[in-house]
Amino acid sequence: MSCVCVVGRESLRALFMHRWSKLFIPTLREAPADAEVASHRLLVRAGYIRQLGAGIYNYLFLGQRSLNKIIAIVRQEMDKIGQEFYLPGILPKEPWVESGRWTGMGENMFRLKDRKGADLCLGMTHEEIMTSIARNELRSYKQLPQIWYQIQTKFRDEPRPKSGLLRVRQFTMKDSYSFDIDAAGLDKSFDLHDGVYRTIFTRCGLKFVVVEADSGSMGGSQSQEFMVYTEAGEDFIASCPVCGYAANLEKAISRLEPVTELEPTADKPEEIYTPGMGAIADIAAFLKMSPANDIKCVAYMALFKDWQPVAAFLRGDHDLNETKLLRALGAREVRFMTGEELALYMRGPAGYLGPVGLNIVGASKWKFTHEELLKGESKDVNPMGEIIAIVDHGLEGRKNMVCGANKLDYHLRNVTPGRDFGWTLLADIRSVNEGEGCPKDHCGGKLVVGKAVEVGHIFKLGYKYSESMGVRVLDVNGKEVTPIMGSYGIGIERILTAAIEQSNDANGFWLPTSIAPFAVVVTITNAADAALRETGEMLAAELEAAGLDVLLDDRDERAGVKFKDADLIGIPYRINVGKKAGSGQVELVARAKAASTDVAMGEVVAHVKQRVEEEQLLASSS
RNA sequence: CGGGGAGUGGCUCAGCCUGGUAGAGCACCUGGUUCGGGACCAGGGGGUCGGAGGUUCAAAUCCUCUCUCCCCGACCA
Repeated sequence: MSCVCVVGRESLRALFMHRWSKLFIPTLREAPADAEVASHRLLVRAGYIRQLGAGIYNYLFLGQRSLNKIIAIVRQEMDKIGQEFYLPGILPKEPWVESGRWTGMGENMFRLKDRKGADLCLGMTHEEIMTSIARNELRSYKQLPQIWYQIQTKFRDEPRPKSGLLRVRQFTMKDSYSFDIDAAGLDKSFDLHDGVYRTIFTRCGLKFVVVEADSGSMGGSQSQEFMVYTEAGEDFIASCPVCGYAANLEKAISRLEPVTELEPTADKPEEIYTPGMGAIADIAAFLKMSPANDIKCVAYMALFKDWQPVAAFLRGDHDLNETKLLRALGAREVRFMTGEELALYMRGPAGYLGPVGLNIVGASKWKFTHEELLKGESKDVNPMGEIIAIVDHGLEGRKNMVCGANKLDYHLRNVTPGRDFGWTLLADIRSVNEGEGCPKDHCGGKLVVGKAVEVGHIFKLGYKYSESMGVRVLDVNGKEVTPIMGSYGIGIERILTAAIEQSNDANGFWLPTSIAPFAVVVTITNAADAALRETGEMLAAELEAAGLDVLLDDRDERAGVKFKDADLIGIPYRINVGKKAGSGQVELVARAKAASTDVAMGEVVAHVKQRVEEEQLLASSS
């Protein structure tokens, strides 16, 4: 019944074989009670990982094997555009002080002291270190461009680790850094990464989208995230099904429908008595108007060098986006005003806040102060109790609106922005909503919003680090110039997690062959049957010889147990060696489709190889 | 850091309110019967009940403090 000749059999026997009976693959019938997201439950059940602490995980045999495959793909693709380094995970304080991030990183950085009392930290990213290498070594434009990358462990003391491997305190990251002589060079390095990232995620079998993202607090001119849609994600993506526009909600914009303005009752603001109607829904119902006719006011304190009062104004039916607010202000941090601060700066209680009559910082004064604040030179923007008023674009050109009167139980109507109140800053500070118009000209599509997890991020850093840390090279004219930088990251574990999130069911998950710990599991349905075992061994050896990673399930378990385990642990193909083996047939099961086909034993290797090839073809064409 | 929940054999949980010799299912070991979708029978091993202190004749159970983990929020280069 064997199809292999004696000589072939002996040489196949010499091959190393992964026999399940000898391996440590601790599958669980039940998931730990504290695992909520699918990937977390399944990674634990499948024996890939075990939790050691909050956001700290042990990777066991299968988990590490899969991560190694992901790393191999990342390395293979990155080597096409960059050079692999390996920087330390434990870092001295000095470079961080130079860049200003020793304090800037705050609590998120793990810090420790050595025996001499010197400050050290665990690396959470490596801009500073790569930049210090550049500063010490790069001298001429002839050495540029450079792309340096590494695949390395990162440490971040997250305020709240969560969702299994999705947000952890120690993880593996591929981070790369580019150094170019000018912006055009940076564009090229950025595009190279964009291309390579697409290839990497495609090879890993991810259904990803590329979105515009917030470019960070400084100098970033362009920033892209690579996202995988999943309910377990922490980011929201707005996208247009018509033209393909896609952006992180922290960045997304939309086209607003015109609003029907209220009829004025006078040519100036007029107080109305609105007892107990602090909520916008109440006042809209009371005046029989749309919330879009209301001006929402959110009062913040923003941290520059000191805390400064900020009042943000936007349409009553819009939500404020704090990331956008932070960016528009150039502030380090924002928080809501306390009751006392409301009384001091707004002179009104929450629910009845409005822009009319506030002591607002003038736009010209702000511009000057803004620069100063960024440098940390100015201490006080409002000696007179002035407030920074930031108005959303959605209020531009609007008329006869309703807003709080800064007085308990009173609102104002006939309020027209520009006529009845001014502002310090006009900016985009709202989150777009599903159903709003696509911002692209002539598109006309309606935006949809979905949850996603970020697997990669590329962005143009500009001169932030090269400038602050003093990287200088000579250009063609012998003049000292500062190289421009880019920085690019991929979360290795997140690739695995995202792949599981996108392909799982009640019984387990399935990975693409490219990142699965094994391509195929050969299940000997009855290990007590010597003939079956022999057939399974030989078949597994043939598959292995054909270049496939094979797991041979030779355990002395009932068939049902083996099938359940095989379905659980993410291996894309299974070959059942069982009842039909006597007539030269085995079953080939594709986990993704849960579909089984009978194949002649002599053809099964070719079949599996063909399936794997089709899978890769499919991935690269999508 | 604010709010909520949970810590009892490896896993899932019961017991706690009303103090009185620590339990079940799964997993594990031995023997037997089974053998294509998480088998069955019999026997067996394994738990300072997160930790410390207190109340009591007696604490998994009541009280105080503390540690850890999970969820929501804040936060998230």
